[in-house]
Amino acid sequence: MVRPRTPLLTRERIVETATAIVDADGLDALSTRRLARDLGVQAPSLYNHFATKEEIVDAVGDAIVAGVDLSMLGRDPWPVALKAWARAYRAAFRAHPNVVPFLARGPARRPASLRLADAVYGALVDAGWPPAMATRIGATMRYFVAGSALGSFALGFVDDPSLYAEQYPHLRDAHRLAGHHEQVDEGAFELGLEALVDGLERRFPG
Amino acid sequence: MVRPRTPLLTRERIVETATAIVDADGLDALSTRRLARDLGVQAPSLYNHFATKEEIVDAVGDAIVAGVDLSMLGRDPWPVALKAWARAYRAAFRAHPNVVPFLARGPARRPASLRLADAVYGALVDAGWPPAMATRIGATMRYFVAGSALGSFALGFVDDPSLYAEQYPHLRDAHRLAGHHEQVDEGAFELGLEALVDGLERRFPG
DNA sequence: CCCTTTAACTAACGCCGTTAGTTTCTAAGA
DNA sequence: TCTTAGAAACTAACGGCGTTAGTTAAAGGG
Repeated sequence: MVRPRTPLLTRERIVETATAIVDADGLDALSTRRLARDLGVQAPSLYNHFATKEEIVDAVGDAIVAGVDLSMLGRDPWPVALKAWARAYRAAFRAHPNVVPFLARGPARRPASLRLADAVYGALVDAGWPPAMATRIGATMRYFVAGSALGSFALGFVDDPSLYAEQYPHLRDAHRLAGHHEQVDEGAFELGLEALVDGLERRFPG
Repeated sequence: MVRPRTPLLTRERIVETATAIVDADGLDALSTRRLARDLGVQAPSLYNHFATKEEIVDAVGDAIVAGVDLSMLGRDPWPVALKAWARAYRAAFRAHPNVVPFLARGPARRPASLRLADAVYGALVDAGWPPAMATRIGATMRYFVAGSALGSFALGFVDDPSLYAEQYPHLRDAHRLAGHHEQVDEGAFELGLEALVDGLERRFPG
C-alpha cells in the first residue's frame, strides 16, 4: 500500500488510539510502533500527522483537559465555583490515571490548559479579587489538584504494611487504612480543598 | 581491565554521579551508558550494584528527600511546624528541579519518603489530631508541595505572551508577570500554604 | 592455598524515536 | 482534460536505549 484512496490516519484517530493504549497499558506501553500497529499502519506514517511522539502525547493530555467542565466559573459564587471546578479537574484525571505522570513532563502550554487557566483567572477577577491575587490563587489551585492526582498514584504502603510497621512506628495506624486508599485519597482531597478555599475566603478583600 | 584492586564503583558514587547528570542535563540525559562513561566504566558494570536503572533513579530521589529537615516536627506548635516542613520539602526540590518530574513516576515507597510521612503523621497525632485526620492532613500537604514543585516546571506562558493574549483575554494581565514567574510561583506557594494551614487550624478539635 | 564471590569486561538482543527516500494517489490550476 | 504539487502511505536504516549472557581476574574467607 502506498497511498490509500481515503486517508487511513487522522490526528483524531491517532489521539483516540493513543489514549486507549495509555489507558489500557500505561504510558510506557505507548510506542510509535505499537500505536501504528493498533492503527493498522507502519510507524513512520504517524510523522505525516505529528512531528514527534511528544506532540502526540501532548494531544492526548490536551484532549483530556479539554473535557473539564468550566461552566460554573463566572456563574456561581467564586468559592463554590472554585471547589466545583477543582473536583471536575480532578475527575478528568481520575478517568485517565495513566496519563497523570505526563503532567510532570514539561510546561502546560497546551490550549486546553490555557483555556482552563484563563477561565479561573477571569472568574476570580470578576468576583473582585485583585489580578495579582487571582494569578496566585489560580496557580495554587492547579498545584493542589495536580498534586492530588499524582498522589492517587503514589499508592505508598499498599503491598506489605507489616514490613514498614517496624521502622516507621507512627504509620502503623495509617496502615489499617491502606486497604481503602481510594477513600483516603478522596478524603484528603476534600479536606484540603475545603480548608484551602476556606483560608482563601478569609483573605477576600471584597 | 577485569577486576580492579579497589572497586571503581559504589552505590554512593553511582548515585552522586547520576544526580550530577540529572542536575546538569535533565532526566532524559541520564542513560546507563552516559552514567557509566562519567564513572569511567562500561554500562553493564552498573548492574553489579543496581538491578535496574529505575532503582538508580529511585536512589537519587531518595537521597534528595532524605535531606529534608524534619526536626521542627514534634518540637514546634503543629501549624508552625507544618509550614516550616512544607517549605523545607519544597526547597529540596527547588535545589534539584530536574528530578521533580520523577515524582510522578510510581509510588513513593522509598525509605526517605516513608520516614517523612511518618514524621508528619506522628507530629499531628501528638498534637491532638485524630489519626484519621492526621492521615488526611499529611496526604493533603504532600499533594500541595508536590504539585507546587511540578508547577515550578509548568512554566506555562514563558516564551511568547502576545501569541496567547488574543485567544485568552483574561490572561493578558497575568502575562505581565510571566517574566517573574519565580516570584509568582513563590507567591502562589506561600498564599496556598498559609490559607491551607489556616483552614486546617479552624478544624482543629483540640 | 584453595575456592567462592565480586566486580569489572565484551558481545549482543530487541526495543525505541526518527530520518531518508520512494511510490502512488488526490486535488488544484491551466 | 492534462499537468503538476503535495499528501500520505511505504521500506530501509541509523544510532541510542536498557538489559542479559558469558568471560575473566582479583579479593577475601576457610
